[in-house]
Amino acid sequence: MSFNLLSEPIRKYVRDKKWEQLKPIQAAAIERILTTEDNYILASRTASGKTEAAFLPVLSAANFNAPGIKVLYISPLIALINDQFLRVEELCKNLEVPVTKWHGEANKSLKDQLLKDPSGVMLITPESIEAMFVNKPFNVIRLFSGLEFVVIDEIHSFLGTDRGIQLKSLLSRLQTVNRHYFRVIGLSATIGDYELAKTFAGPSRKTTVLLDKTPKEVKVSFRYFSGGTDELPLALLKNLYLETKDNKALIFPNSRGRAEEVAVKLKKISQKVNGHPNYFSHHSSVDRDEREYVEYFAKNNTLHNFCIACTSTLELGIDIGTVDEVVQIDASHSIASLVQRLGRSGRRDGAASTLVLYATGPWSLLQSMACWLLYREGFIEPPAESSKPYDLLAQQALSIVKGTSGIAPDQLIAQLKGNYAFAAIAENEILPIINHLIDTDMLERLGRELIIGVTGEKVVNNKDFYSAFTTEEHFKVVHAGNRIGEIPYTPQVLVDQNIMLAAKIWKIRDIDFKAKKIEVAVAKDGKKPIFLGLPGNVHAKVRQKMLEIIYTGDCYDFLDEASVDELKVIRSDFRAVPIEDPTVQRPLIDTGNKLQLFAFTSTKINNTIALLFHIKGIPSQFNPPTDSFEVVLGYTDFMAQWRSLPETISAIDGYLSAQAETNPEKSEVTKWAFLLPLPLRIAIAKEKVYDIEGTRAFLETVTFLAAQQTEGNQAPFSSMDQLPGKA
DNA sequence: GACCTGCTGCGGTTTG
Repeated sequence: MSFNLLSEPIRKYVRDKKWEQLKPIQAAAIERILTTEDNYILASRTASGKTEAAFLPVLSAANFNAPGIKVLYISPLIALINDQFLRVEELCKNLEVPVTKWHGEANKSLKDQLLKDPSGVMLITPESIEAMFVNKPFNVIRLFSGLEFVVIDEIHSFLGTDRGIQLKSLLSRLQTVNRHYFRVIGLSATIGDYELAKTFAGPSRKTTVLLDKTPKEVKVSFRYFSGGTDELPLALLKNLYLETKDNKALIFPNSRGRAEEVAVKLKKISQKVNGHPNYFSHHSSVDRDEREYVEYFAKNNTLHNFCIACTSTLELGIDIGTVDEVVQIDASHSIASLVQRLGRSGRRDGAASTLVLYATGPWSLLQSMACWLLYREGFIEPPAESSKPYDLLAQQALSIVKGTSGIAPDQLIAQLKGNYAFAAIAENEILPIINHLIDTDMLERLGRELIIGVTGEKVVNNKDFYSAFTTEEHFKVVHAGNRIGEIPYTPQVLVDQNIMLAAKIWKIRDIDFKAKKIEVAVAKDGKKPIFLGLPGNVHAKVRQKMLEIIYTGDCYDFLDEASVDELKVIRSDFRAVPIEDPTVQRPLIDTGNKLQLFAFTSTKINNTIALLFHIKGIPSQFNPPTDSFEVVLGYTDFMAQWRSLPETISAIDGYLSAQAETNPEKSEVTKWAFLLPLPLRIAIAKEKVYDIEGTRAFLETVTFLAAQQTEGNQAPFSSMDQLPGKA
């Protein structure tokens, strides 16, 4: 019995809670954590009791009588730390163990107090760990040298990201100041690649994944409303209103601007028919107080229905209570994201999740269906992690040097080499990076040691040094002294223009460029705000599934009549090309004066093919919504060029170098790439934007099957010419 | 045709 393995104060906590039984992930975690010395990844759905699964055994096992912090909880969000603080404090109530929040907004005097007599449990962000290594390395040793457990919450949010590599490096550095090796417990949602999650725990112990596969019933339905390019179709909004009016609903429309449009327009419909007034928008540009109010409303009222149009701000584990249904408008950019959103619905035990997917165009319908079918097959995109994160190694080199008052070069290199975040980078690759940092005055030789250079001081003494990501600059939006939120400065921002923000409409009264502030008044009609963003990366498997849906002829019971009709149109459009094997064949339409190639592959491979066309001087244009290339060449000419495309791959490095020489900022695709010598900057860009090996494999295996567009089939692809967003 | 995340130290001023 796992319960009997717990320490007495923790058993008392469980008894006081009057739980009927421990949840499966909790029983498994208690059993394994308390009877082995391994690291664990605990993977299960939102609200399945993961926090307790980690903390019940960890708090039982840690020796809080010894000095120093014993349990370090790391979270990607301050809001999650504040949430979890209350739960962890309650878990600790029978233990007389202090629990301390340590992040940029946490109480400074409580932090100072803890430094006098460090003990218990600490909740922290990766950036705050970085800041402590940089500014107060003696505090790192004082607080963490007796650490026994590290719990990483929402570990999936770090996978495949630069922030994740930084966290891994910080964990590796923490292990080296530790007297023993601490154990790592990672908490994760269901993800596509557990091997990558395991690397976060490091090589010092075996890491095991405990996966709760309890199935969840999902009621899913697709609805199709052919849409204009700018605003959502009115018929869709009316349908959406009726769908959500008697529920607690979350709507994910993929962008902040569209979230505003949905919130404002549904609220207007509701006002007209005397429905409930609880329509909100929730995304990073809505003021924090307003967002917290929305979260509080969702969590604390059981009587009233509500509807929140939101972005990924409501994907992570902040507890907003029970939601009856989740609505996705047009395809999500990944299956992983769809899974997270789905997890928000039907959170009460046993309750089914309800998911409604709207599509406003044929390609969006296909992509949404592809995501759903792949999810049901058990596929989630594996996150793509940098194989050789030279840029973060450079940033961490500065962090290490800053934390010392001088360090010998070979010692610095040994520390970086021993860091498991950079295991893939060879020792002889590190020296050129250090030399480049010296050449650019980021580092400086002082006798036999290295210190931060004059230019480097500006970098490490900036508060921006502690994070792995960049943020755009926004103008604050203020109404009569109240902060509404913030928007980027775009041509839309003009006096007397009306905009939507925080589910309300505002007229711009005054723009203060110096203070970056926009003063607004209440208005009745307006446009959704424009946000500047780059398109997301779609996985090759999703695109291939879209092609399979076209060519299999399968029927799906989750489609409404309009979706079925639209699918028929798409299928008939492609009938001219007799694809038999969608894994290796792709359609090509020859209109006589140009070719249209449907690649049905990942965003990165498309980027690479476009680059190869450009290098070879093939006149072509890529149409993102249809995932197709238009090539102005005759069929025979093109096929000759296509066959020689693999040979052009070797020219990519030279081309990108030449481009970077003339346009250096173009090669800085990540925050810290600017610290690197040019060839390494290009190596980073090649991984983030392109997929060289994937393209090589694509070119080797895929053949285009041509169809001639003649008098008789002029009509095909007519539906594709009126896509939303097509330039 | 995208989304999200975090933040030291120091000097100065204000307030109890």
